[in-house]
Amino acid sequence: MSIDNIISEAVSKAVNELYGLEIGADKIAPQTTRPEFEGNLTIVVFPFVKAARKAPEAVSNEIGEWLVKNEPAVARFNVVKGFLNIVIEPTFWNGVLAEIAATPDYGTTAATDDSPLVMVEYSSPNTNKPLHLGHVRNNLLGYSLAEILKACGNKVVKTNIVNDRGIHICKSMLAWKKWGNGATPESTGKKGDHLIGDFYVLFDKHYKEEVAQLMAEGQSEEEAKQNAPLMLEAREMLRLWEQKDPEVRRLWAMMNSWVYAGFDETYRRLGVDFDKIYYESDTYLEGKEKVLEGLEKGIMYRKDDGSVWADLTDAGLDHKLLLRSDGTSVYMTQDIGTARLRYQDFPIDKMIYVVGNEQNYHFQVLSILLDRLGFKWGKDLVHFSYGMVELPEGKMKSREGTVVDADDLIDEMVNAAKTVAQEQGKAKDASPEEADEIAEIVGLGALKYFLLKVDPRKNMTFNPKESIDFNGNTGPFIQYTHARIRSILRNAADVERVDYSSVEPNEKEADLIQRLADFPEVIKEAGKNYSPALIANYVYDLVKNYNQFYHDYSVLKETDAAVRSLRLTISEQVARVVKTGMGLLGIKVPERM
RNA sequence: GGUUCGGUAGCUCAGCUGAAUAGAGCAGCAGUCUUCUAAACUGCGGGUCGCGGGUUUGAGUCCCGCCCGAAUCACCA
Repeated sequence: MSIDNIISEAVSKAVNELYGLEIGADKIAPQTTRPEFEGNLTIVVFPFVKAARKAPEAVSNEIGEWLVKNEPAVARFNVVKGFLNIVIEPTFWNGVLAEIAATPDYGTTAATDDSPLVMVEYSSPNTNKPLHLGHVRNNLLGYSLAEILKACGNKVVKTNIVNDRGIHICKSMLAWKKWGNGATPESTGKKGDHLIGDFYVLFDKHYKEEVAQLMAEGQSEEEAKQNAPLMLEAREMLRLWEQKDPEVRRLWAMMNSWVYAGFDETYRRLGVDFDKIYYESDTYLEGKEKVLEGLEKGIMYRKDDGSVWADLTDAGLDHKLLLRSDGTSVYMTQDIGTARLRYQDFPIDKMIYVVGNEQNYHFQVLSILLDRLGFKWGKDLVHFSYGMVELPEGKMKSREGTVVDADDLIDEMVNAAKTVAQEQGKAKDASPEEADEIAEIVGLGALKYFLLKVDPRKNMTFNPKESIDFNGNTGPFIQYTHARIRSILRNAADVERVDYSSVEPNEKEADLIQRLADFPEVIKEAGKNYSPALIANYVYDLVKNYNQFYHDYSVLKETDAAVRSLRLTISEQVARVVKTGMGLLGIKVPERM
């Protein structure tokens, strides 16, 4: 039982005996005592004051005295107004620490056969351009969320729906056909996704010229956009694609395979992966059946022109189109179809979509529709909605080339990590290969932590001119602390470990043990709130406190063998929790740096 | 206009289900390396928690109204 629970139950018993109050231990949440007061845990006694018919100070004192007399874990207490600060018996912490050290996979809960199956959809790229910083945020959030949910004892399936068809793909294909001269990733030395992205931009450039030309000839902007020859050609290509024209399909398959090779490289570098990948070209015809089924059941209705709609006005929303008058599907229909396929493939209990907040409305509608169509997880589907990454000038626009490219950014971060390491003469004894590996870990750690430490809902600004920091509340700071601890532990390989159970931990040591003890609860909270940021902040806090401890006390130079063993164990467990916590964020921690 | 989400230090952000004098980092200034890795540690300055009401012993946190910003409300995806 955790120390929080011990105190909660004791206080619950105390107020019952003292004042006849029936308050469940679960209603009493001790908080960590503020550093300026003596104590480990604090009980706010105001809620009991009325029933006790006494002043807050008196109530605090009475409960405090009761605890000292009846609860062995409580050493002493002090009272500030209605705040009862409890000092835990110092040696009690040793038992807490020993228990942590003896727990395999501390903090995480393994899934069982009965665990719910959660599917997390993330990444979901278009195959007409390379990944940019916004995708990176998505990928990291999705991966981290999946890891956190696993750590909370869920079965998790990570999935990706690749948007591999549509007019935007045809644009790249057309541009390649017209101006590509047979360029391939091999012939140009470009990564496949970048090569395709360049043709997408090229299409847009020529298209804009055509539109301008037509407008100069007197057409309205609307007309010009519709009538531009390139657009007509792209549409024709899409039509041929849908008819499964062999030549178009061959080109499409070839160009997509280049893109996938490029994506795979970026995914690998980011350290994200998927259990099951769906392709929109396989799923885009799905869903129609389900909609027609809904039509029969009266969940949808048909207009005179043949289009099919859902009336969502009773849910405070609008009417939503599901099948065009020509019978073809829209985005929403596809998502219903994908949901159906997924449910055939996996007995999903919960579905989480990691998709940007610009699609909040879409998922509101999807949830209602899936529910009405009988998906048991439809109503409670989670749209893990995250904010945009913006530049100081505003939104990133891929067509205008104002995007922060994922691969470029990763390279920059890794190079910066290398430069810093060289300048500061770090890891001098490391081989060049090891130095590269460390730079990769640190550079990516900086990037990932930067993106994950903030509340996902918030839009964030990324200034390419100010590189991501390596000092302060950053990934490298945390990684550095881990490396330092590992260094101590390497040096301590021959140090004899002795029983430390009767040592009285000093304030800093007790504080660290208390923080370590919070870890499982933090993981649960992060899972409940879908918040990697909670883990990030916890780990930062832990590490910050460890560094203070490291500065004030020596582990290896401590002459008392028992105290030394205690400090070694604390250090070991801090390193372990840091590694686990950062692992939940998809961030590696190096042995040295 | 409807819906959803944001507004906390110069900048980037924490602040969980209400609780003590609102916390970090960056930037600025001043200190600490013959001592387990200084990507660290210590100190200083910096705030009308968007505004106004309300509930409460107690509100950055809950409720109402308003202001500002973002997204969205397509026979696009």
